[in-house]
Amino acid sequence: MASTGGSTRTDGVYQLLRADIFGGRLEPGQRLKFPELCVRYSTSVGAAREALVKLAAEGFVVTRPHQGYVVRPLSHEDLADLTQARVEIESMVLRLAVQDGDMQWEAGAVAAHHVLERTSFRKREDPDHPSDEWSAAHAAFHTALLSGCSNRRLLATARALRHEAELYLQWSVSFGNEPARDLAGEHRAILEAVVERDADRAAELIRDHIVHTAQLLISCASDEPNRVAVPVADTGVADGTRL
Amino acid sequence: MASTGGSTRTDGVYQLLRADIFGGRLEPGQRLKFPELCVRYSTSVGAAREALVKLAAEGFVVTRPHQGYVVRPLSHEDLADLTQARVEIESMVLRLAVQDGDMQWEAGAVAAHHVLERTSFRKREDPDHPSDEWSAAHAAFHTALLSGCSNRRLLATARALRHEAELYLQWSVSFGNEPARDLAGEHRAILEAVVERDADRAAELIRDHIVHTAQLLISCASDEPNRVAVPVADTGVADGTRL
DNA sequence: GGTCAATAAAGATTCGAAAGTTTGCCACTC
DNA sequence: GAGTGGCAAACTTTCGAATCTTTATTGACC
Repeated sequence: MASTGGSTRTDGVYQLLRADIFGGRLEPGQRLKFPELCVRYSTSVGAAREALVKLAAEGFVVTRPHQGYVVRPLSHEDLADLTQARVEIESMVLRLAVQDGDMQWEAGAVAAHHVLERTSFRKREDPDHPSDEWSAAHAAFHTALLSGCSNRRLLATARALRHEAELYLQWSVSFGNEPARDLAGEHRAILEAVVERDADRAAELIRDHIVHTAQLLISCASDEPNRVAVPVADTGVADGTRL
Repeated sequence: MASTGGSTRTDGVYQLLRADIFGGRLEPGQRLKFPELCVRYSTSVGAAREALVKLAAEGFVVTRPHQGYVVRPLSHEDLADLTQARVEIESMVLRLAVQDGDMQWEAGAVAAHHVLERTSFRKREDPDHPSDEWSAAHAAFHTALLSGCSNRRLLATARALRHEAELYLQWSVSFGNEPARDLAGEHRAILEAVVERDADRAAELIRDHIVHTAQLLISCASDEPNRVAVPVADTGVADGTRL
């Protein structure tokens, strides 16, 4: 029984699968075979299939007809594209949020930042990766920032891109080994600009924030040569140089 | 047997369903019941289901658990959001295309424009709507313009938004009854700017082009009060004021 | 040894009937 | 007459065996 999840079985499997991908329990490039999936999530082929179709449409897995599904492979090239897209779109959405957002939104951002500031960055048992709690708090903060934007299309687009970027964060080794970086300071500065309703500054700060993070990932990526290049069609999005 | 389509049955149904939605044979707001779908596309529940899951993820149909699938309802509010998103993102992508695109791309744009210019706008039997050929040529022209952008993420985003906008075009009554508008001229101007590699002007022209089209749709939309408001969750994207 | 074809195994896709959920209807009570 | 509860029909969701495609293996032939 897919214990977690929504009100249909398919939804439950979708949630679990997604969580396993984002939690790093399924590696990029890994093949997802139906017999295994059925055992792992105690479900039927049909449900697993629907979950995968949805994940494929969202870009988290890729597929070719009659060749099954694969966790989306990561690549330098894709990270570069993704980063540029986020720089442009997230800064635009944040700008709109600062313009449109009401006090409720502002309060939400302050609250999310409060939590983030007090959540410890490093995993206790594995100090190379950020802790799950920190990742969640970080995502929540950024989501809260963007959510002031009243254009649902742009908001949805920005969120989708951000989600995909979280995959790269999850799989980066030694994220945060860069001692020079003041992550907390960057977050605080963004929040300040937001509260002061300075749209231009907020947009500028988040651009830098995104670019910095991406550069960090790229710079330390060569440590781990286990990501495989899997050329794939369908979404037409991945094409694998190595991470 | 799903005669048209890809190499799997699901894909075939997906293509047909999508074509029926974009071809106006399925109305926005219309419920899609499995028994009917199975007859219409001579297929099984499973295949229809997967096709709908994919369409739902792309935003062309909406769903709530245990309440089936519905062709995405159109609304003024959504059109406004969509237009703003397209103005910002398509202009950005076109700018990048002008910067990055090679001569092959340029040639493709010229070719697509050549076809568009020579395709008649009005349907013979129903002069209120643009002809299918013109719609196809129009979409092809815009696709060709954007395709010079080397960032696959941004390109995919822009295309997805453009696709959704085509639904609104399909369902607008009297599109093109506005006599004042020189659609062909706008297209020609855009192409000129592209060929001259004037990124700023191209971006500006396409912004105007998108806004003009949207205004036209809004201004003549009240003619047809058959679009129903169906509040829906899942994609969180539609919420229906009327078109 | 290397190439190719036939065969076997593994896995993806498809189907339609069984189970579960929602919705509309009707009788009954207040 | 309005509101409530239960029943039946319609529809959605789920399942797993049957079918079909791809991939790996084996053996014959050049």
